[in-house]
Amino acid sequence: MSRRGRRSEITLPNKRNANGSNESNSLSESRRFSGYGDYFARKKLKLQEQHAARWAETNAEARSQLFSGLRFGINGYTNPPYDELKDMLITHGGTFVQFVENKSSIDYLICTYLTPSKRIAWKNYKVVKPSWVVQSIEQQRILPWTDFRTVGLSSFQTTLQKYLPKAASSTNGAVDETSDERIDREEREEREEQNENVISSTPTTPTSPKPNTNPVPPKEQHITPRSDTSPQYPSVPSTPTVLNDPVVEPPTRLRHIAKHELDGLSDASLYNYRLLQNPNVYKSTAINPQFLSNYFSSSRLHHISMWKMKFRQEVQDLLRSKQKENGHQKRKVSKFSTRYLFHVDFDCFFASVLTRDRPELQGRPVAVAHGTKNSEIASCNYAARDFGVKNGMFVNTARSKCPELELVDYDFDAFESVARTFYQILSHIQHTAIKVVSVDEAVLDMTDIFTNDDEAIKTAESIQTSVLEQTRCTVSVGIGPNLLLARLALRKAKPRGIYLLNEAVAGDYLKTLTVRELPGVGWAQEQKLLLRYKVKTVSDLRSISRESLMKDFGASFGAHLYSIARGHDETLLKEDMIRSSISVDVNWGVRFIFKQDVVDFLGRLCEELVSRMRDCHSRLQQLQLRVLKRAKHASFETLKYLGCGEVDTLTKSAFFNEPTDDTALLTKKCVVLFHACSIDAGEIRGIGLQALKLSDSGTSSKQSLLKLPLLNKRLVKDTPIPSTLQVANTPLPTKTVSKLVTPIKKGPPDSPFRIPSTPIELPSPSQLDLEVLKELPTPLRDEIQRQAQAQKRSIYDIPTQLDSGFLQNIPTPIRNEVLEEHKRLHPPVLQLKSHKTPPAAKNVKQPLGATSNAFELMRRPAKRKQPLYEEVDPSVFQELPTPIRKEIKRDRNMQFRLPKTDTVAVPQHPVLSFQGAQTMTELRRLVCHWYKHCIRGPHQQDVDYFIKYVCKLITVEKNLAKAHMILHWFRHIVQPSQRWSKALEKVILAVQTECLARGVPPLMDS
DNA sequence: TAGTCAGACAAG
DNA sequence: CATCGCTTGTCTGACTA
Ligand SMILES: Nc1ccn([C@H]2C[C@H](O)[C@@H](COP(=O)(O)OP(=O)(O)OP(=O)(O)O)O2)c(=O)n1
Repeated sequence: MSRRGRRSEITLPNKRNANGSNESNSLSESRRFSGYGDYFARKKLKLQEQHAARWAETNAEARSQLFSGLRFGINGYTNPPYDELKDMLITHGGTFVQFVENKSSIDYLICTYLTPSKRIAWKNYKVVKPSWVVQSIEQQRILPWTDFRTVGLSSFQTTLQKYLPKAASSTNGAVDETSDERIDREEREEREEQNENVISSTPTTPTSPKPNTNPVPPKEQHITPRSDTSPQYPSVPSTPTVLNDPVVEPPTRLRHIAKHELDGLSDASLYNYRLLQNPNVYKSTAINPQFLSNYFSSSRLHHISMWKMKFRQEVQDLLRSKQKENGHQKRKVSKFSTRYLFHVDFDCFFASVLTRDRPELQGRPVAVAHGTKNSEIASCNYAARDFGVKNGMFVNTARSKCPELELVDYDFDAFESVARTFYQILSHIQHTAIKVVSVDEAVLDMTDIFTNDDEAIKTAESIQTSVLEQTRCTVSVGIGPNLLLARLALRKAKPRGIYLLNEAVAGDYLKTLTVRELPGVGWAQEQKLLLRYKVKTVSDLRSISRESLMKDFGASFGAHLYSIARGHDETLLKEDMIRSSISVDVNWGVRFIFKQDVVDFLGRLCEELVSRMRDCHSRLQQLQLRVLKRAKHASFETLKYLGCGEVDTLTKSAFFNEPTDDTALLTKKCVVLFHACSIDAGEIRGIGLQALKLSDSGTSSKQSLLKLPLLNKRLVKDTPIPSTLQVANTPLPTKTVSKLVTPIKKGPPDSPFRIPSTPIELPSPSQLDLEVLKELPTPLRDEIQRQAQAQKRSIYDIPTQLDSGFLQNIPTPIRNEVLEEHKRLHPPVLQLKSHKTPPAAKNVKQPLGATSNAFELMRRPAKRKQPLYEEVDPSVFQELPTPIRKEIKRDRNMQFRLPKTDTVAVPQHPVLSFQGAQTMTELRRLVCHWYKHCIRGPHQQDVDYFIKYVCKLITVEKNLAKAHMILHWFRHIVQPSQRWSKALEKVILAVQTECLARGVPPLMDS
């Protein structure tokens, strides 16, 4: 049976579908919608064969057909463990899906715990605990899965309660306890606290039964170490308890805090302490362990951000699988074709979806918002806009403009469903390229699809009709010869319209716009233009010279402003972009009392970040912590309930030698970064984590390094180089040092913690390490201690070795201290050894330890007369797409044909070198290597380095011919790849800008 | 002066 | 009761060696 055939038989499990027949059709399509790579398809088939064989070889008594026809996926930690569980499923007739590519490819997901974002993503699917499998097999019948939900209904209680009669909701929780019960509980909790050595505001025994509904638990339960039961890290529980999965009741209010604990707290913390006494506030703040998933499930901005990435991925997958099926290559747009870009966008997306089946709201002003006062309007319909209501406005303000404004609540499932239908329609329309701009907005490149404007408009009409028929919502289409004009045309088209804006009329139309209406000009730039030039309209803007704009707004943005004011826009449609960061941010509901509250929350954030990274198989080498702190002059109380108010932002980074997705490690670093910020817990109004310098977890670290042939110094510097510096195994005088140094084993994935080169404030040396350790989330702290014990070493020990990377990266005063101490302890002979690297090599970037890599290849003397393609690893060469192979071969031929290019330009000025390359041959080779090792697209930083170098060729080496040649070569090599188009565009633009700024004629026609 | 990085900004 | 101010990419200025 073909895969597709099998897949289409499957009924979607438990998928909510409230919206009529049209979208129910789309569900079956949605399965087809995300495409599969061939590799995965084959891999899956092979696995299924293996599973069938496994079933057959099991003896007859031990096997059954209990799960026949059902497909299962397993996620995260389970008990029984993964392999055992998988075996149980297979031997009882189930289909095991190893790669769960989309939710509808399985009927049940088996897992013990889901992270907040996964909880949202899977909320309409069957997610069960492992014990469901075990018990079903025991009883030889499929037990009701609802009795084994991984995500209990309790997590949706907040939402459900809205719809329950008031009396029903009061049966829940401590709110109703009698005063006697409360006193009992408070005494108990106080006893409990005496066993606690860490101060935090979260109740600490989450698995113990709720006090008011159960008899007082025996004392032992209270002193159970938190690490055994902590809800934050259930993926590493030390005691398997899954057979009777305990129901974890989330705390409903702030724990009792004794008076003495409040001593020394800041005013901000005390303010929060009082605030958090209210259980409603507690429930809605980051102090509550349940907060993250509740919050994200109602955050519109979280949803639209996640959808954007999701649809981008789905569209890419679909197109790729389509291309594979049809075997056709991507269309190449001829330089001379008339460009048609379609910018398609729903009219007031959220509002349209929510009002489409409510005739009583038609024609009336409607807005989508959570609250009634200082709540933001996500989307309002055009009737509301007539009153001056706008997206993003507070309901208060909107009501003052339009008292009869109707408010409606969000329905994220409906938005997603409509968007999916939208993208299915767009993907099936013939186009040359498609870009997902947001959940409700896309740009189609329709160049070469039709020959005249009428055909273009007809196609736009058919898009409108299809979308309206299938979603009952309207879209508008803006058509233009470039991205700018398509976007401006869209504005003219709205609502429910189509508008084609060509260059001939664009000029006049643009003059009527305010600068704010230009894409890329927001509030800040608008103000700046007004203050600096008194410029308000695009017409005013045209009177400002290019030079002034470049001077005042930077070369890049200034030149861009100048161009777009005239309707010019060379930006290419970036179809598939490679993500260069993944982040988690929470800037609402952030109110802490103690540092430990922050640390616990950081633990949960890290977990969420890691989960998102793993979802896209990424690992990071840079972790950035962002903290929002109440602005000095801002009051404790914010205008928006639990909002962040006016804040100052602080960012700090940590770097890793090896790509990592280790939650414990990341949490540890996070906590250190947090301490480096020296912020009072009570002042924090927002926290975010960002993963940067990503690489694919499918590849080894060596491969991921190869992705950076034009490696930046930082990474080279960070790579541990064998050091002979020996430090006696006796404690150094300052504890600061011991905190900064993680004990170095023979090459742990991530040895010393890197402190950024800019100085950061550290806690006082005498407190540092103990404090950091103490304030780690409890489960993590225990884990570290366990590990340390296992290594028969206290974690306060100093390392036995220091590497020079470490020394370079600690703050200067501390480094000096370390070196002083080291000098005192060590004979000079050892130090001499450390200078093995000859001084001449000082400026040469360190090779990456013992790894042989692209850089070494690149730095080889260019004298070698080998043809280039011989340098390409033959296996890699074979795997390259034919056009690229051809390019490389052609490259080799060109080298022979142009043997004298090295002498074409005799430099009159200092000859600059770029990654060791100086001559054209070397430079060409470098570019080829770069391209070859970054088939998936270059790293941004490498592109910037390249730009800088080419600009320097113009300004410093003053060798225009060389700049010209290398630029052409670069274009020649990378042009065939879509993944490089952004880089190419950027390089050309930057160099042209440089030329203009220097009064040099442009080096190439863009 | 080149290389970093924190921070500001825009978009939906 | 309120309310759910995210996430990604790009650019620039300041700082450092
Ligand atoms: N400040 C904002 C802006 C937008 N959105 C959400 C709700 C919108 O429906 C959706 C799409 O944003 P658009 O900017 O496209 O606005 P609309 O679709 O609502 O209206 P328009 O017809 O102007 O496109 O994104 C939001 O939550 N908050």
